[in-house]
Amino acid sequence: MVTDRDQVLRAAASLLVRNHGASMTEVAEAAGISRATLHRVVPNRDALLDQLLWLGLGETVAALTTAEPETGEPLAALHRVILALTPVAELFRFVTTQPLDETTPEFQVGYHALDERLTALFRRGQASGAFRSDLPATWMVDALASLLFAAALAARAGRLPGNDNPRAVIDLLVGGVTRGETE
Amino acid sequence: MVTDRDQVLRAAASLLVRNHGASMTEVAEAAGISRATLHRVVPNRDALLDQLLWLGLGETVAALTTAEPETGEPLAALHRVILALTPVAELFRFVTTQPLDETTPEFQVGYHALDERLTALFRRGQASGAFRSDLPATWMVDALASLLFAAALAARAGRLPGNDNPRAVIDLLVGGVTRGETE
DNA sequence: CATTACTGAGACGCTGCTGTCTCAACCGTG
DNA sequence: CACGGTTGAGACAGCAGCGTCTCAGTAATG
Repeated sequence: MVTDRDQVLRAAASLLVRNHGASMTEVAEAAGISRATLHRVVPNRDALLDQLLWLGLGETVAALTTAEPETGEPLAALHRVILALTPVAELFRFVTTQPLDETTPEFQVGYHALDERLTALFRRGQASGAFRSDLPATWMVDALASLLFAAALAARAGRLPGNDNPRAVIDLLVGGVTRGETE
Repeated sequence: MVTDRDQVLRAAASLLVRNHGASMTEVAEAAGISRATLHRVVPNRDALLDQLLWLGLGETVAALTTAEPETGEPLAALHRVILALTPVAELFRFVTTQPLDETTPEFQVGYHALDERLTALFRRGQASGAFRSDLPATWMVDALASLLFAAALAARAGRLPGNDNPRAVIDLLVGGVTRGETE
């Protein structure tokens, strides 16, 4: 039996995004291994966090890329993006909640590129008239990220059926970004 | 010069909601006092967390009460609620992110009452037809809490002008909860 | 069967944080 | 001025968590 490194990292990310102060013992438990084995997977906590950042960035970028945010109608693209990012919501959140000034310049480059692709999607929608222009595109990105994570937590807590996860985010966000407020 | 206990607690909450693992030294720094003085304000970390929970719950409930969610049109009530909760978004978030099973039964009673009042507002809106019924009211509460905090973070980071804070949440959430999705 | 690889348990030394405490400095008041 | 209250700095002991390491047990393979 060989430890599934990928599964360990994912379990670690899932725990740490909700409880950043979890001890290595708690991380190991969440991953179903002993602390000694966790230390065989990663040399220390710093290395673990670093690897999680790159895993999170890689996975999020890959998911976003499959959604092709740069092509087609902005609204349809947003749908695809939400669908694609939903399974990686926790990893995405992990990436967006690490203090950037504690990361390497390379990571920051990757992070900003990701952020820019999402922002560009909302800007494209604004330019085309499909999305409202009275709210900053950057705020829409924040809202997207926030709602994705909230949906992940709600699903984890059983407050949203798992199948409704993307639906919930799509319905709320799309309604919010496509409409002017009704008074 | 006497330490402003209330200000210390607020600064502590603000830091701890973003970095739950911050040390007592970091909390003291955020509050502008020494660690020794922090220990004069609260006997230990557990007591600090406990007091923050009650401060957060108290402030959130008070803010919500001024908004009168139970009266008037649901949409107007939601506006008032967002306006009222915006200044206490961090405290509200602190309350909603503490593991409930680590709190006292009294606190849980207060927390559930708060949650129920918000849920009831969305349910009232659904019953009246003002809000969509295809998403759970509990999810709308989650989304509200999430967006309030996201807006607070964005404002803190300078990504939203402070004055636009409630606007951003109102616009997004109201659009999301009042509309069926456009396809 | 023997061998190899992997794992968990636990011991160990070190470090950072915690709570406790003392003391000097400072401020406000009578 | 003297006094009382408050504060920050820093020392100290204790502890949890960390990283390191050993060893026995287990599983897989030839």
